[in-house]
Amino acid sequence: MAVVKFSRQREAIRKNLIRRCDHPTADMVYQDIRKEYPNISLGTVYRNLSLLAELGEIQKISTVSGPDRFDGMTAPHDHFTCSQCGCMLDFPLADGEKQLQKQVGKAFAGRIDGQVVQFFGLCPDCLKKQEGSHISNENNI
Amino acid sequence: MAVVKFSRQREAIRKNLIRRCDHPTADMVYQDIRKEYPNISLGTVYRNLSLLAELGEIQKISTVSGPDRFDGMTAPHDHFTCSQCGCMLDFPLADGEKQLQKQVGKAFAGRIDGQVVQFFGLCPDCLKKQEGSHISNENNI
DNA sequence: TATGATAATAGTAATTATTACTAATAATGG
DNA sequence: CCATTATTAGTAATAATTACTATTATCATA
Repeated sequence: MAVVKFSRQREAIRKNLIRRCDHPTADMVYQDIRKEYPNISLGTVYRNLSLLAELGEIQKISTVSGPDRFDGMTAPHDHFTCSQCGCMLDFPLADGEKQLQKQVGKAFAGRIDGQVVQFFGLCPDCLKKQEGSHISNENNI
Repeated sequence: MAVVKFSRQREAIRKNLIRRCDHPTADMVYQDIRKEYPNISLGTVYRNLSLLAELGEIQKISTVSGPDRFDGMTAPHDHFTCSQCGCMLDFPLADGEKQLQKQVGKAFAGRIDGQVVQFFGLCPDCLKKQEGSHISNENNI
């Protein structure tokens, strides 16, 4: 609606998000930006993350549990969340994923504008740790 | 972990969720159950919805905005959320959706336990209303 | 059918995540 | 430089959810 004026804070937030690939929460971005702008307000971070997401410059990701996360990569891709450590990883778009929306829409009287695909399980690190602990358990009994 | 003992409240919550198909929030379930159990606590509703979801008897659905929603149907299916009115609808599993997980997992060193596919757009009702308002606009200019 | 162990509850308080409000500041076009 | 308007910091408020605790309900066993 209203004109969007430049602000250093927003620019710092945008760059921070593009730089990192850990899909941070609003608070994580806040903690990081504070190093450069000690007086920045958490509200400012929230407001700009929302605005940037609306403008399509970043992506907002809602999770099954815990706060929303944000992603500086706007190219279509999926996300994987580790049930153990909670980390979030990028996944390339699966084959045939784009057709899902079109296919499902055929028998639907409404309009489909988009889709979200999320995976969950154990990340490589947590899987390794778990396998390790199993082995040592067998040895220790 | 601990033994799960029967409780009327939990049973009422479970039945309430199976009966309805509007994917209610915890508070919606609470308001409904209160008619039968006027003293039930919102905390009890939250606790039991979480427990039932852990037990696999219901499904917890996180949304891009707004509170979590719950679904009494446990058979695999997807969800559609209307960006206009916020209603949530069930979608049958799309063809080839089951393979997504397997396919994506091939190039992944971790373990994939599950996936969630969500669609969004305009529900049939809201689409109809919008189309209607466009037409009347053209006539009224 | 009593009893004892323990899970579940109601009621309330606390926490977490997010949004709203406001006076002061910064950006931008003329 | 000035006027207009968006943005900010700081703070308060709200919404969603979880934690705590004394009391009550469930249930296996005597």
